[in-house]
Amino acid sequence: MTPDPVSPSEASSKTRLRLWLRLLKLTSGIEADLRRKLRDDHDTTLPRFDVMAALARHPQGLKMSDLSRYLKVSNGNVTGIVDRLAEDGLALRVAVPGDKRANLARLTAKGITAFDALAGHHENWVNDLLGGLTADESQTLTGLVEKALNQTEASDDPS
Amino acid sequence: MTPDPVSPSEASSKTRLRLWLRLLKLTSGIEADLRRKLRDDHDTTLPRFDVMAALARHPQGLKMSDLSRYLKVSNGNVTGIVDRLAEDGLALRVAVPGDKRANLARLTAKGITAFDALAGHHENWVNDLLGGLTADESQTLTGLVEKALNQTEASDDPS
DNA sequence: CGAATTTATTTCAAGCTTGAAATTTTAAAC
DNA sequence: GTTTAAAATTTCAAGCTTGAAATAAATTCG
Repeated sequence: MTPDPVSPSEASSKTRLRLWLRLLKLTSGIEADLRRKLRDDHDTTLPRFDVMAALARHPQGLKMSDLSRYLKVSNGNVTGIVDRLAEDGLALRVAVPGDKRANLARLTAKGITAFDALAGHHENWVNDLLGGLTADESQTLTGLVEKALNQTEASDDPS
Repeated sequence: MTPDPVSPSEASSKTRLRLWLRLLKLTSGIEADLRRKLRDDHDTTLPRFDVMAALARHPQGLKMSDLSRYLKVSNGNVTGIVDRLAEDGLALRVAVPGDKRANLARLTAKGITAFDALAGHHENWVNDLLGGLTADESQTLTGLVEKALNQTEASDDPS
């Protein structure tokens, strides 16, 4: 039944696979919930929220390429999202003095106001969705997730 | 629906938000890695893999609507993915005797062979990506994730 | 200087995803 | 039995996402 046993220690491999499936179920479920709330309650999307959050942290603006690197999405992707935020008056592009190629993306005043409201709701939603864990459990979980992250980052991003 | 929690700036709220961001970073990173490997090494995608995995578990076939419910994606979504798997000869639709509306989606022999190979690689990839954790840590982590899952399932699945 | 390379961004095609509308078939109600 | 409602799919428009190709500007260097 199982495919060729080219795998390492069978038992821990299954344990890790099971862990992966649970992690995926948890984060996918929470993400779906956040998307639904952003859509139904605030007529926006998670990618837009992510871009606004990045720009809110960088009031001086971010070059399109920096935004792309920061969010770990493609250049073409941020082009489209910033376009749509700009259509709604939430963001804009500012020319960079010394470099005619580059643009800074920045939130407008309207964008800042909109994001501040969203951010508060977002924190409450997450707090609710993870409310089944005590503070201790949250910290233990965070620690283990960070340990797992160190490993993947080491193998995955040797920059 | 639970009413709005009016205690946003608790410390535990920030702790949970931090946990959420770490969880998202971990799963997004692993998912991106899996997508890349599926694409570069096997010329396929994660949604296709997910559909094939579901069909592999149900050799008798799954109605399109059951597949949609099982994977928690929209009906229209599975229509497109099964269409493309069928174009490649990996899946097919079978008429349901008593009901002219319904179809069973099923893997072809070629689809079963292809999935068996993918599944082995998939398990090894996940094992590698989570390799920074000991078996004990994996189990602790799984347990905490399951506890968090119980909570979210309770609140967002009012079936 | 001028050619070649690198950097910043946009455009594009293809696939994924959703919710809503449209189709077709089945079941229920009167 | 005919109308009505429910169920199973597909179609569609809009947005997200990617990698690759195209543009354009800046930098390197022979």
